Amino acid sequence: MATIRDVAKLAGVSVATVSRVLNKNGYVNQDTKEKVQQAIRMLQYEPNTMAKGLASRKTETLALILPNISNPFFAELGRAVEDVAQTYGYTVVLCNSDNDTDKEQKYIQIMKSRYVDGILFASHTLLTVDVVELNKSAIPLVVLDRAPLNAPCLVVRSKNNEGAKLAVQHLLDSGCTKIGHIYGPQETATAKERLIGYEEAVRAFHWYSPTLMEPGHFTIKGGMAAAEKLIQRHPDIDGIFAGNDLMALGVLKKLQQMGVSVPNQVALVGFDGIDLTTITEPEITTVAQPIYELGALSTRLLIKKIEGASVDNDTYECDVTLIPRGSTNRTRV
Amino acid sequence: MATIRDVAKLAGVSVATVSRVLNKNGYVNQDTKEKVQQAIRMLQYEPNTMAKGLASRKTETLALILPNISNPFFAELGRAVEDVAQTYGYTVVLCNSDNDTDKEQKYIQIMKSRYVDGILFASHTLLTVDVVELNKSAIPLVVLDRAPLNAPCLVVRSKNNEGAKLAVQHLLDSGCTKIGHIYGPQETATAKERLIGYEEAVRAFHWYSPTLMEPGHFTIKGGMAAAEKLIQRHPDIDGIFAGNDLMALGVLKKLQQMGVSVPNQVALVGFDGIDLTTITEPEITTVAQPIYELGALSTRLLIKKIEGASVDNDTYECDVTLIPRGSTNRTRV
DNA sequence: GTGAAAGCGCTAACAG
DNA sequence: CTGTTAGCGCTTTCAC
Repeated sequence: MATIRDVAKLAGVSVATVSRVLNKNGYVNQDTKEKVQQAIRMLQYEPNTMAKGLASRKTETLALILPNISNPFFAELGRAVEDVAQTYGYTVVLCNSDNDTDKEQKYIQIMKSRYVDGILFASHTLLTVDVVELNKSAIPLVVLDRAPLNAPCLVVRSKNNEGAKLAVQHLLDSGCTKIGHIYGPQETATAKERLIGYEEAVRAFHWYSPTLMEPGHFTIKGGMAAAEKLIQRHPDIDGIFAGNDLMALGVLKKLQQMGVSVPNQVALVGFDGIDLTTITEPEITTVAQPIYELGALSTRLLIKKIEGASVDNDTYECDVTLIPRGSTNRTRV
Repeated sequence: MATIRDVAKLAGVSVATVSRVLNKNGYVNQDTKEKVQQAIRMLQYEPNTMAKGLASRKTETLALILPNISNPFFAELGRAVEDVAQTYGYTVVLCNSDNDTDKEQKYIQIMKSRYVDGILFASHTLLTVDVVELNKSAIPLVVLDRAPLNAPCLVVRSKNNEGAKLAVQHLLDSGCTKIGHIYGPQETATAKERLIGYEEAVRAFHWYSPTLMEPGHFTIKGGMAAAEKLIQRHPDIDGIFAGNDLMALGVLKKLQQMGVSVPNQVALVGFDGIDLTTITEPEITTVAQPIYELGALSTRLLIKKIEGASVDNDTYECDVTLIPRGSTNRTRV
């Protein structure tokens, strides 16, 4: 592969000049510029990213740290991140943390030693210490889907509390008279906010009881188990709000296995808006986050930060929308 | 951040020695070694990957080119790749090609200029030209899920033809007397082989007809549309073999919408073994590929190749297994 | 406007 | 066994 020196020689200029036209900085005469570009084309010259990175301390690389790319929510997010990164000339490195603090720490370490230009953090267990540390090493960071921490950092998230209320309201509007909630791991801000939203929306009702809430671990299996418990404990439940779509999928399956008809006996709402909610029969009503947009926005903000635009460490809250579908479409009595 | 020189100074040795203990090559006295490691710890030294890459032309980075990480099959695969890569100290860069030749070419170009150590190709449209090109630039390559090309390269894939036959046989065993097939894009070797397997398995039957085959584009929507057409054309069909699970999901949904009972009126088998086949009611019988293993094996082979072990450009064929589930569990008459 | 030259941090001969 | 040193390919002052 040709080097910058080859180009310089062929164009009859110095490497500095070539570097200038490459990076479009500094003045360079129009004619020389064209000569250089000519040479670049002839040699099919491609700048060596390593060398460039070493000299400039920039790598045009983003790290995406998420729990598990197998989770469709994160897959969609990852897709968005890569799409946007790509258009800005960045490459993205994938890290599966399994929400394990140790793994996260290790990845952060590795990414630092690789001089990634920025980190997009969509894992749940990010430590405040790490944020502080990262801030100190001045490596741009965007945190996705986390509540504000004590440490200053840019956060992109959805209106979880509001979404939970939308879900409950929709169930009430569909004629439900006793609504249970299946919640995710309370270490995650997301799950917690949805739980709180639910509680705030229902606690005024006479039927409200803390036993209407059941943990489901944000997984399909967890949703199934929780649904079973909930129905056994409260056979008269006629509405379930699942804290995410994966659990909603599990709930639907379990109810069908138990011979409980959805939506007529029990109506169901999920949260997230992943595509899978449309593959079941009935399709599942869900509070949709703009998943792709979430990823795209975060990436754009991260790149802005990297490229020096002063971006405040704000929290960006994305709107959620309720998508009514079969799982709440009850034939009114 | 500390550099190798700082470490050398603190340990009272030369950078070469430090480099030696770092890379565990060349002889180095036990005592000096410990002194160096001591210094490394004290300084919290982390080697700079850029510098290392520039000097050694190795980046400990793998490129994973696949159609779309949002597809659960590829998400699972990606997860496996990253897991294995991680344990060997490699980092993986994600590329979504959308099966678009242009995008692939672009990615290959970018990955070359980034000096990735190897490329794992799981996209369908890889050109033979590219393989030749890549071979010429001596960058290790493993191709996943593609038929042998004319160009020599290492291929990892599943026994698609055999799997298709398993599927048909299972439908026959379940009492089906007329079996249709919904196939994927015929540019992809995978889809083609499954189609051929189906044909070979059924063409001897008196009921066989080419109109029993319908394209479904490997997507849920495609599966739905195909199922509808197939049932309209052959109302007496009592078994469907879908070329992948995504289409099977679509088929199931459409049949349920049409009021066709699965498995009793129509039995259904998919192909791939993605988790989603267990979230429906009934669960979908599928010919499972060892998806995770496929990814893991490819990655191991790629790394072997990178690290100089002579790996032949063989084709590795993974076994598939039929997982019988509700969608074929008919109450015999 | 353009060039010379000093690194960026590390590896890998080559001496010793 | 260990040190010296010349690069890897590019960026970036600092002169001219």
